[in-house]
Amino acid sequence: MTTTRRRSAGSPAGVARKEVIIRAAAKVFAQNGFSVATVRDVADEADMLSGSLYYYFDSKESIVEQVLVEYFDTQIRAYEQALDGAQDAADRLERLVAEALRSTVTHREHLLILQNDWQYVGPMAGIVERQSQIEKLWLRTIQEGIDEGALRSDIDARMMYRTILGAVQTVIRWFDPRGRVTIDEVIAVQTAILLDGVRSPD
Amino acid sequence: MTTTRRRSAGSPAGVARKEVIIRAAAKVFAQNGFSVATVRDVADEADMLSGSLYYYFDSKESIVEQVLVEYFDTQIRAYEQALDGAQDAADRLERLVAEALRSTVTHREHLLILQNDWQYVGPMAGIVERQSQIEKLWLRTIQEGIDEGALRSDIDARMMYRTILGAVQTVIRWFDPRGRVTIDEVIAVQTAILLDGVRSPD
DNA sequence: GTCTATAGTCAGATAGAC
DNA sequence: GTCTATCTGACTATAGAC
Repeated sequence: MTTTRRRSAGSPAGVARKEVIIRAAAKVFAQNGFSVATVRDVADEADMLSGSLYYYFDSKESIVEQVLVEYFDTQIRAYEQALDGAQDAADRLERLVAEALRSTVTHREHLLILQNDWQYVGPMAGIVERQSQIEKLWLRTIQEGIDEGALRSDIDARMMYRTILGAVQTVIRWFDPRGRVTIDEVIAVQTAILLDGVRSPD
Repeated sequence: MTTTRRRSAGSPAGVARKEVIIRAAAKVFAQNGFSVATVRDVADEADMLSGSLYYYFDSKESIVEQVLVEYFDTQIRAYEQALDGAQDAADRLERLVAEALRSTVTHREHLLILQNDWQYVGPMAGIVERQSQIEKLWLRTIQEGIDEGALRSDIDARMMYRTILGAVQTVIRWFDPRGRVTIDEVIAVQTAILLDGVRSPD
């Protein structure tokens, strides 16, 4: 019985091992920042030595890219699911806001990396592409809301998108998952302020 | 005639030189990020050699702290001036939002450092203190608005503050001072959305 | 696959000449 | 005050044993 066989019978052991590294990297990069965290820190967290990481990844950069690409692919599905079964455009926008806020808890580490190290990870090919996919999904929803008359027509859809997302994304900088305020309370507050702010005056 | 005398007759030459370094550091740290930028980069930008910086500063950390403390002291005065002569609490809040947005143009570099490298600069003594001073100023204004009945009373002042500031602060990530959209247009859009969102329903 | 060992580079900071 | 020169340590990445 080899070490390989013991780790996982059905699937190749390398795949599972790669996942362990990716999870370790998410934690370490989120905690210390991408440029300050070292590949040794990641290796420690994954219970291996730094040299061994290079069997799975070409570079430190390729590790963080994999970490974030995996997150984006999950998040895009979450957004699409949130839109399914919504009544009207205003309802769809509210669901996007709620989902974005929930992700600050469920994917805290990935969002911290994205925000803190945007300068380094933003230009990576796999990220540019997925980021724009998410932006399109929001813009489509907002534009439909404007066209339907549910959202105010005096403000550009992209400006609305940026204002809303700015408010939502920075929640991660102060929200404490173990604090007294729950994420559902934050969702209630922010949807109240932001949706009231962009709704069409009747 | 010594080099010292030539630089400035009345005031000590060292003071002016220190300002040159601080300006160079603001530019370099904003451009590359604090952890990636090197003291050699700062020295290059200030037209000196890296060793010479240590005549004026104890460490790389102390340079960035000075850079930001200087900014905060300017910004606190700007906020107080913005509040002067305002009619009511809603007007005062609108002026704070406008001033915060204007600062993303006038103090772009400092705000980029604060946001990108908050993990490293946030805990510094001189910054914690001034940051909380600014927060108090916002919270006081918002609470007065709630008490006067101008702002909605179903939402906590601190939650309002955080939602508004989140939207405002992230403008720096997409706003291009040389682009087609002016900062006054951004002010118009954001005050419209955010003030409408927090105003009391009549 | 994971290890040991190390090459190669560059960082922050200091000492002492001028 | 600013320079030259350098120390010490830490980093990413690689080579080759096992």
